[in-house]
Amino acid sequence: MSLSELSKAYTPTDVEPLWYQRWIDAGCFHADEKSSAPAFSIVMPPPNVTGVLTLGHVLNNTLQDILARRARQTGHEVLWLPGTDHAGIATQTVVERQLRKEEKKTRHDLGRTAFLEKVWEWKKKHGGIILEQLQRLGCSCDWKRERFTMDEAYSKKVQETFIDLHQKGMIYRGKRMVNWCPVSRTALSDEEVIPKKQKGILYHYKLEIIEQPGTWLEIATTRPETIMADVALAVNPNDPRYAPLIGKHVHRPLGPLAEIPVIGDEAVEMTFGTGILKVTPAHDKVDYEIGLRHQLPIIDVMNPDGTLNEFAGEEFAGLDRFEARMKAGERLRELGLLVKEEPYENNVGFSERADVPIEPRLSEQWFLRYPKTKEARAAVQQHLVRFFPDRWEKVYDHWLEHIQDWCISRQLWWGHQIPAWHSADRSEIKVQLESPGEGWIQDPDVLDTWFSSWLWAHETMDEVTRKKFYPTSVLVTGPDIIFFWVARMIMAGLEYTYALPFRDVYFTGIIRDKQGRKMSKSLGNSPNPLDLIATYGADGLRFGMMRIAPTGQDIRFDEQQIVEGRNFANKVWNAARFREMQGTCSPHPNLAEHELPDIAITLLSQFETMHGALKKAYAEYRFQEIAGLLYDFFWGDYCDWFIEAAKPTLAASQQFKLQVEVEESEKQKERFALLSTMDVVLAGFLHLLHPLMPHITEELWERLGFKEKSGFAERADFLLYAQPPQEKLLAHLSPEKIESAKNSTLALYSAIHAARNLRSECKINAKQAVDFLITPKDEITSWSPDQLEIFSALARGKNVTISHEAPPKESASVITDLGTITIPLAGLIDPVAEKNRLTIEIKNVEAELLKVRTKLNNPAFVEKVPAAILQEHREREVRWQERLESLQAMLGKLYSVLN
RNA sequence: GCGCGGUUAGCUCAGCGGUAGAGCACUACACUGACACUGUAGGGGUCGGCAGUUCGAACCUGCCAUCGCGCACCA
Repeated sequence: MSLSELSKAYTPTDVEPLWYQRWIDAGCFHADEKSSAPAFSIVMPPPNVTGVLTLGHVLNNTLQDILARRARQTGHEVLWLPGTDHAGIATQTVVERQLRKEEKKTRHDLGRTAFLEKVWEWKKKHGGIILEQLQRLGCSCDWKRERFTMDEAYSKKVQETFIDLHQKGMIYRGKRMVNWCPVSRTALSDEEVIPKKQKGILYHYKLEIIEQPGTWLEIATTRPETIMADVALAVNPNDPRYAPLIGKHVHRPLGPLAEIPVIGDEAVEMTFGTGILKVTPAHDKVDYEIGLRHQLPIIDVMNPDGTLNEFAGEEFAGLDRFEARMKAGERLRELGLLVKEEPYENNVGFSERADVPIEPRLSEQWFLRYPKTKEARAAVQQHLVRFFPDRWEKVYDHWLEHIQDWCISRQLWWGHQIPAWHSADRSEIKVQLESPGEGWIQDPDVLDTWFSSWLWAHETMDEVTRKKFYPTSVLVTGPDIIFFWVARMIMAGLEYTYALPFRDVYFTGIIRDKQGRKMSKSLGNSPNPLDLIATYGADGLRFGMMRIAPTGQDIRFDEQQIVEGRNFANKVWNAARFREMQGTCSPHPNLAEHELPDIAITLLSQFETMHGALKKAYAEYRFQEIAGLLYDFFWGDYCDWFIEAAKPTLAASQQFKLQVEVEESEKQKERFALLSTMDVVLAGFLHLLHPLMPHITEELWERLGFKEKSGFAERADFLLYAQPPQEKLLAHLSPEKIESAKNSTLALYSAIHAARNLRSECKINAKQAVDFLITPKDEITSWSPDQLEIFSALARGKNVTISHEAPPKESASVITDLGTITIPLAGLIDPVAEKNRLTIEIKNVEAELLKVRTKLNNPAFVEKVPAAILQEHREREVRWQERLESLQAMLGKLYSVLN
């Protein structure tokens, strides 16, 4: 026999990069827009150019790759379109930080043009990192169609969209309260504000009514640093405590001297705090609205960077807002106005990017009134876009129901500059691509990055590509961007393509660490996927991820799972190695030519079942199940049972072959039948596993000789494009034949299991072969030579004999569906231990019997239960009863030995 | 406050009306010619609690507890 050419252990690092290069070289991932095959397309959610690969990306892109590869295998022309997102704030921040560090300059020192050059330089250098990392994962993207949100054509489209929506009256400019990030110094959308529980202090202070000396009002605030911007105190007009004071005045205690009125407004909650609200229209949304209703003046005491300005008064000007808060508290105390300070926890909106509290701030911005909101809602309600899992529909619907206008302008430089032009005196604005002429100045602001990515599904494609591949088939993304991206893309698709941008949306889970914390850079709890790939292989990482990725559930990452992925790859490798040791594989075995042994029929049937379940799981995006089906079938059905059961025949026939070359013996025929079965199943299995573990499957496909021609010039040379396995492998056999082969094989396997258990219970050493006596259940059930041989091999039997006589007294037995199996050796068995074993077993059987009988004795049960269930319970009763009787008989015999 | 999701073996999770499951971890045995990234066998769970529906509930209904998320509230 020849030594295998396959190494003993699989080393993915030797294999994976090679295959990726071959796929690329042969153009396997390039989508042909002229193809007549049905289209399947995915646009990759563009990662930030600043990004490096995280486990979240691994999960997300593995899912997409699985879908893309599966679609190729099922005859689709596949486009998986990759790209990156310019990530306005994040990228600008990164480059500014570098500039500060390396050149000790700010962007303002450079000026806009020079700064943008720096960003582009940075992008060219680092922007591709994440995409290269995805290649290492094995992602089958069409790299020739890679897009970037700042590409020239794409940028133009973004600006044209702005102009169009402006013309339609959906985009307007206005002075409004917005979320201001003092660190990034830009406005943000509502979605970019993350509420966080914050421990602070609630300051209670009192003010005296000017018109009524001696009457004091107590006010509670968490933000005393805005007292200088207060323009009124508000009470609820229905509040009997304070209503009479409406129209009176108090002195503003901090900042420039002023008298401010007490006003009545229903927005004030009587039961909250002291029932008196200080009104700061410049620094609070609710206060702003109250201010509008009462025509109150607006005093803005804060600079864009969060420091206080001159309107706050000399004492406070220049202080940071948090310093000012402390100082304001102190001043109130010095003035004798501070009643108390109490610890207080409230929700504060934080900037998503800079992670600092945002400031509500009045500023002039561009806003979008969302288009097609009704249609977008209806599309999901009517399942024209299907969400997986569907519970996200509710979240989506709720957001659209309460949708607010979107602040789309950002005070940044990196991004799509707004195509609006101000006249020199700033009295006029023109919205258009090119400058209207001399003296017109372009609006300095850029658009929210999401205002560009909401066009991603259709504007990444040129017209021909779009014709073939748009709308896309499925979007795979995280639920955290359901508003940011998914909803907006649906609206943009409806507005600009009159189509829904995707048929299905699959929401992944969020990856957490073992303690359930979100993976984050600052916690340092995110393993580097490239390290994982180096250790376990991309295939191992991918498979491991899939096995722990429950649909729509957050994922607790555990490296052990990746270890298992690697182990599985090794298992597959070695099973292939075993096959290789048996001789050359045939690429197209004809199973109908062989007389298939029962174990082969069983395996083929199990493969069919698995294949069917797999198809169903794909249709429902149940990836964990897909991985589980493949794993269980291969490790259990194929390796643990089939290969082991085939070994005796394979070994015997091989010896035989050495002696007689001429005539084919029965054994020899059986050997070929088994090998053909293995070839069919291995080829089919590699095919089905390929989307999850693309590299190792291509490698084995080639090495085992399933690949028909040499070379890797074109698509057809790869497993990736190979014909899928047949659905019906056993069509030439009658269903009865299949059923009986399966029943007898599974009964045999279960008898082997019982026998092994018996050995173990009897404390027989694992390597010691023992004699077995088999008493078939009845005359009808007999054991075939094959069955005896397999039993003997797998249960480590020495002499295995069929006996219809009563077994010797000193023996241990177990009852199986194929009869009673006995280990007869007197010296081997400790009768006392055996007695105990039987006693426990009898107790268990009695308990089971009682359970079934209780049910069957219940008249209501017998009356109402479906016939099939009733039948099943009756059979169960008989089985347990038989077993009980046999066990009692064995025990009786043992007593005669012991006494 | 409203909504969503989770709570099943020590851990990570399946199962979602008819005899409680997998992998890992653990225990014992075995380096026999595919694989120690292995094999064989085993122990371990009143399926968060209470009540209800049902012949029958981990599974359906209601309430409660607890953890997480989203929205609202942010004096």
